[in-house]
Parts: sequence; C-alpha cells; structure tokens
Amino acid sequence: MGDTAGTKTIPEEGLGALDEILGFHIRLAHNAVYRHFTETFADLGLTQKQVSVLWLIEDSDDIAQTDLGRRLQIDRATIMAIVNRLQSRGYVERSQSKTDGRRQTLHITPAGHDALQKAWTANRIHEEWLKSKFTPEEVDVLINFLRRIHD
Amino acid sequence: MGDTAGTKTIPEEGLGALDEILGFHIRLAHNAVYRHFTETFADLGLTQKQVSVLWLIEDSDDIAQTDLGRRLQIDRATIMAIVNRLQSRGYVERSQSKTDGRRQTLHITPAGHDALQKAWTANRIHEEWLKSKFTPEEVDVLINFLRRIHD
DNA sequence: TCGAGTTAGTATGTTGTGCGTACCATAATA
DNA sequence: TATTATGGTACGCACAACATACTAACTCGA
Repeated sequence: MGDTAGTKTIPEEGLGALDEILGFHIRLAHNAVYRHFTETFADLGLTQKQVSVLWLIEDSDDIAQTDLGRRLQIDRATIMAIVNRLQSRGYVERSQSKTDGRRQTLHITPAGHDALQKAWTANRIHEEWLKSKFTPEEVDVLINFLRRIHD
Repeated sequence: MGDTAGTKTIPEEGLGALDEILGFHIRLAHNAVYRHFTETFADLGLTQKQVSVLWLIEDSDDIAQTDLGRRLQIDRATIMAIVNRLQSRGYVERSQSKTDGRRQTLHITPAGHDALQKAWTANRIHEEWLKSKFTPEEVDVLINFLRRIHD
C-alpha cells in the first residue's frame, strides 16, 4: 500500500477535473439508473429501450417504426433491431399499412400487454427508488432541466 | 385527437405516460449528450468512456484497473476491454506494480497525452454546448441532483 | 505458518445498442 | 414520366455491460 512516503499519490476517491464536467455526471447518473433498472427488471428480462418502445406502441396503436424512432430519438436501423427482438418474443406484431404501402404498423400482442403490466409494476418500484432522492419540487425541476437537453 | 379522418389516431408528438418518468428523461438526455459527444469527438475517434478512463489515468498515474473501475463505476471485465482498446491504440501502457504482484499499474504514453490534449479541446466545445442550455446556477443545481443519483 | 478466503487481472462468450451502408418497394414531386 | 424522398430491411462493425471461469498473488485467522 502507498505508505507514508510521498511516492504513491493515488488520489483516494476524487474524480479530479472530471467532477466539473456536466456530461460526465449525466453519464454516471444514467449508468446508475441503468443498473438499477436492470436489477428491477431482471425477472422480465426487458431493457429500458424495449420497455419504452413497447409502451409507446401500446400507447399509439398502429404506429410505424419511423415515428417510433422519431419520438424516442432512435436510429432507423436501431429501432428495427429493437422491434425485431420484441417481435421474436411475441410481444409485438407487424402488419401492412392500408394507407401507405411502405409502412408497417405495429401493435401489441396479448403477451406483450401482459409483459407491459408487469413492467408497469417494476417501473413503479424503479421510479420510487429514483424519485426518493428528491422532493417532488426537485423532480419537476430536474425533469425540466433534462427536457432542455433532449428537446 | 383523430378529429379529421377519424381512423388514424396517432398522437402527433407526445410521449404519453412516458413523459412523467424521470428515468426516461435521463435516458433521453443521456442519449442526446452521447450523440453530440460522438459528433464532437469524431475526429479523435474516442468514446466518452475511453476519454474518461484516459483522463483518470493521467490524473492518477500508476492507478490500477480496479480503482479505475471503482471510481467510474465500471465492471472489472468492462474496464479491461476499455483499457485493452486504449492500449492497442498505444495510448496507455501497463506495468507490474512493485508493491502488489496482482496489480497492473497504468500510465499514459506520449501519444495518449496528445490525444488527451485534443480531447480537452473537443470537450470544451461539447461542454459549452451542453451548459449553454443553463445558467451557471442551474448547472450547479443540476450537477448536484445528478450526484445524488450516482453517489 | 499453513490453509482458506479474498482480490486483481485475464480470457471467453452473450446480449443489446448505435450507426453506417446498401438495397428495394412505394410514395410524392417537379 | 422521371426523379427524388421515404420506410423498411439486411448486413456488418464497434462498444459496452455483464456472467463465468480460471490463475496468480495477497491477507488473515487458527
């Protein structure tokens, strides 16, 4: 161990200059949230993205992939992969759009609906864990700040 | 909603219930930051994680991988992969620790130092973009909030 | 001092995501 | 009609997170 002699000067805990970087804190926070999410959703085996997508599909039945991507700010190719996974699990289905031959409309299957029910419960726990770190007013402020970043 | 033609009721823009979820906003914000970071650092070809790690190694010369992981909250196997990439680029080197045979101490090469210099410039631009969305006081508040999440 | 348990590093493999590129079919338009 | 734009798809690459398993080195208690 770095004894008393001055040779080993490993800063014990600090993050140094990184601590000033806003982007860095966002990454760390996101990571922490991601980890807790994964834990909470371990039984379901769904990721954040998958739940978000599933959620939005249920919310807006017959939505197309492109719109999905637009709202969640996800690349066309990436949303494709996510929907594929959801589909191969039997949670969503694709069908042809009547009005536009290029489009595929997405909808939730009963199994997907069930998964979403469970996801809702898990998410309540997850959100409570997260929000418990703040007062309700602070939550509002924080969401407002974050919206400024991603809007 | 579907006032005009009735059949297609795709909510125009909203995120529905998702909009209430704090975790969801963190994800979106993180994503936006990630994208801008990638753009800004395109020339360098370094990721957020790589820069963070490089930075910390320079900051604390002879740090071990484990300590790195502890500070950045990154898994042992994951930090391994990151350091490998950095090493194969010639940005960092490993050497045996004198005091503990299990440990590898990490240090920056001149090439790594150069890369960090450029990263510093790129990061200034990136941070300015990010922080320009807030007043200095708000930045402090935000960092404080984020720290609560990841600490 | 010996042996059990812990810690650091490593290798390997899987999963999910993000993005680039290319291709095709179908609109939309000039 | 010819051209361009759009939506979906396939393929491939790079990264990251994590699990598992193994070795070597250290620590500590009986």
